[in-house]
Amino acid sequence: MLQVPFLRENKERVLNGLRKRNWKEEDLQIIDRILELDSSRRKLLQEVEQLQARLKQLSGEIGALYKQGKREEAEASKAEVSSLKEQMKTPEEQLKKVKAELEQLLLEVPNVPNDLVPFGKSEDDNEIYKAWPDELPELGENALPHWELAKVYQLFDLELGTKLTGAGFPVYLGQGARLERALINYFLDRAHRAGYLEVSPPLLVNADTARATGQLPDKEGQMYFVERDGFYLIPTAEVPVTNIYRGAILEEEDFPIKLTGYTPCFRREAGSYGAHVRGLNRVHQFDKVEIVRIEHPDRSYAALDEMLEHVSSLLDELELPYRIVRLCGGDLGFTSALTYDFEVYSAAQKRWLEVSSVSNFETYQSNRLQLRFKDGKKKRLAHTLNGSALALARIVAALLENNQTENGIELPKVLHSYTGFERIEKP
RNA sequence: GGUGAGGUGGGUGAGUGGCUUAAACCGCCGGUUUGCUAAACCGGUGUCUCGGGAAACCGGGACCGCGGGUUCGAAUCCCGCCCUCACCGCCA
Repeated sequence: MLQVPFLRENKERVLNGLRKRNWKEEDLQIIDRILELDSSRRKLLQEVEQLQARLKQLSGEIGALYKQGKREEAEASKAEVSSLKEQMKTPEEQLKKVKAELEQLLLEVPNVPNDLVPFGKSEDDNEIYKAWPDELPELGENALPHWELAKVYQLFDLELGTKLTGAGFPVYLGQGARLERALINYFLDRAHRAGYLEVSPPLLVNADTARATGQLPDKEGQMYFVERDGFYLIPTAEVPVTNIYRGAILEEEDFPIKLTGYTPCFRREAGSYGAHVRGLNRVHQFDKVEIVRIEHPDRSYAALDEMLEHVSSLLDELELPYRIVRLCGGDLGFTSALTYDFEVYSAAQKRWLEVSSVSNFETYQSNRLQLRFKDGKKKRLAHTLNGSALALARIVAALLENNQTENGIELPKVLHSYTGFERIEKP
């Protein structure tokens, strides 16, 4: 959520940001409406508080008068109090209304994109930030997509998941399950070595938590909800992990804060269909190791670069062909100021699969989180960032497809000590 | 799920309607004293928000788990909710 004073002082910048996000000109009026509401909120607040101050003073006097036995004077003051209260009613109600509407509208304004964010409408307009250098890997004629490989090698079973739960809940089996576990451990170990503190958070969160990182109200339909207890299943570890610092007031020397966590992620993905969602390409439950950083505003973009380096090094070690794209205004997440996606090339499907998304939210999340640090005497909002390092299901898909041979599926060297086998063979 | 006890500032904790501008102690910051450290003593020490000011700061309001209510006046009384702890039940 943006701060009103920021909005007031940077109106043009905010408007241009919304234009970059392809907002229609008539929808930009929301900003003027917000500023209007805020100015009447301040006016009403002053009015109400002046009356309150007078009330407070009077009731103190009444107490004193009673003590002195001056009953009649006390009664007279009481009459004044009740007329003051009558006067307060209207502005109080207006204030309540204005505040509610203001709050509502503020939730509808997304983050201001960084200057680096390109203009564009959809993922087709994303800018290639780092391209795969050589020609893309080619597989032979009889190369199989990962969902076929899964059958041949008995690595995961989607029909079985449908029996247990429903579509999009894969059951990993045998070497597939071990590969899954190996990748999680490998990613966590690498994050640990890069200085991230490992946390293992709850998988269900309350509404306050979901709101603070911006999933509510924007992505309400995307999350599974446990009605009976009012809990949401997390769509990413970002939610519980970032919320660890909700309400915190940090010292400058606390930076950088680097956290990592493995969790399953649950996404309803309503409305998805077609060939692009076959196999592991898009599922309702997948495993992911997330990295989260809380940074000094001056250092957050350097931190973002470090995170890109970290994710790149993982993909290098996994020997997967990948590219990095900078999301355009139309594809940029609601809460993000700048996002880089990592896409791995799936040679059998001949398409790029998104496996990581690394973003700087600047103060957008920390405003809702009320996550601040002491800058001298003042308190300032910190910057929050996060990125997948990495999301499992699609990595598994790419590993299986790209490394298939006559004699089985060869695994990258870095995983051997984690899996306990170097090659997936027919059972 | 049942019963009981609780929820007060960074911490412990006092406070049953106005003398609370939330005591006291601890912690923290600054100072005095001091070879250093410590002790002792003195002063300061929350959050949010509105207004004024270049700023230091000054003034108003709110905040004692959350939301309502009673009252001229609520940390204190009443109602609802949430949470914590203890015991019982169930249980990996």
